[in-house]
Amino acid sequence: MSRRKIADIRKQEFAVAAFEVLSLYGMQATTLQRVAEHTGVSKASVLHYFSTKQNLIETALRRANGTLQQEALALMKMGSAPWDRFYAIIEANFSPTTFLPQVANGWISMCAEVPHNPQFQRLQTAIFRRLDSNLRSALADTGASADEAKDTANIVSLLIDGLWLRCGLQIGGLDREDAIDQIDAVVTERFGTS
Amino acid sequence: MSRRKIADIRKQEFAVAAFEVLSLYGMQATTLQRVAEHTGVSKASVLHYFSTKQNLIETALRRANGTLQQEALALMKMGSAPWDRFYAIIEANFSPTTFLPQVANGWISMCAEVPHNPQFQRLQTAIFRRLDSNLRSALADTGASADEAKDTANIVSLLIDGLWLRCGLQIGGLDREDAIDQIDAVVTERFGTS
DNA sequence: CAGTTTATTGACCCATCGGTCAACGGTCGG
DNA sequence: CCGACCGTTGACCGATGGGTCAATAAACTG
Repeated sequence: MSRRKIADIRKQEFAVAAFEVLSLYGMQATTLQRVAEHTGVSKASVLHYFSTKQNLIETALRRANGTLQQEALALMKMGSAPWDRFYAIIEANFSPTTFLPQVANGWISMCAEVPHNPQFQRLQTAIFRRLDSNLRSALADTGASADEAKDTANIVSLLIDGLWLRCGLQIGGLDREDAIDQIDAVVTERFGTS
Repeated sequence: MSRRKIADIRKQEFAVAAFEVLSLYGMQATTLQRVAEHTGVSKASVLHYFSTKQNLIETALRRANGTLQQEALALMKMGSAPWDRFYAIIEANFSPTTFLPQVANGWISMCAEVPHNPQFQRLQTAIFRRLDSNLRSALADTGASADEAKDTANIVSLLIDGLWLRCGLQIGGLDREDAIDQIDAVVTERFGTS
């Protein structure tokens, strides 16, 4: 019982550490050695739980995305009014605990590798599809037509991507309030004052 | 006379090759060896002209951005009417010769390294500032107030970033027409039918 | 033609990468 | 008390990275 636990705990520790290292040092410098010493163990120990580096990083990204989705889900359940659900998605995508330059950089690093790594590609399209679908359904609930919902979701997700990129590059002292305001501006312009 | 020429020609060749390799294979796989064999010379030869790998890649990115700016400049000179100038900037940012998945990926790779490389950081902020300033002045010429120009330039450049990112990730069959249309939609919504 | 400079390269160096493996130490069931 | 198992690790391996260097080949100068 506690046997299996240890394996899971270690896996989780290493996955978290791997994402931190990725965010802090970038993909090139995310080495098994560094991840190991970031958690205070030996390189061989990391490889004992993750057969390969690919495996480790992929798990790390999946986990990071998982926590983000979980946060999004919690926020979405709170909102009842149609527009509340939409803005819950926006808020979730700029959560104070994740919308940080380092974290953003972890994701940018992943994006840079997407064309050269099918696993990353899959993960990336999954993330995109989920966001797009959430946005569309939330917009549809506000009474927008399917076309309106589609176009607006497209623009909003474009803005989200741009804002995350800018967060990672640390262009302008972007904080989550600013980010949300900018999206809000475009959306209210489209649907009138909400 | 031809002495200096050869050095310049080689430098240019290698810089172009380096950007191509970067775009095709990503930052990790952009190795001196690969750049060398991509131009049909030896690794040592590349290092003869660029003392270091950093130097090579930085020059490559600067060159790539230079050609893009040149293209933008040519397009902007054509436009005379206020809105023409604005749309010339947009067109230039989605030029058929540069708005391609591989090229986009080259830039994404750079963005991923920005936090770990001061040179890239400088280049990146220079690129951003230039685009922002161009957009603002073009918008100001259309009669928009300074605040309007600032906000709109911000949103437009956000959209541009998002669209380039999406181009690199190859999400949805994005081509330049679609990209321009999406920006146009937001802008006309903001300023009424142009 | 002789000599100096310039372009190019293969061989080499050292560091580090991802990954393997056998051994060590502790813990727990019998 | 003892053997089996599990987590952990240091030592090691082949490959490859960036970078150096001296030797060779080519081109220009007098």
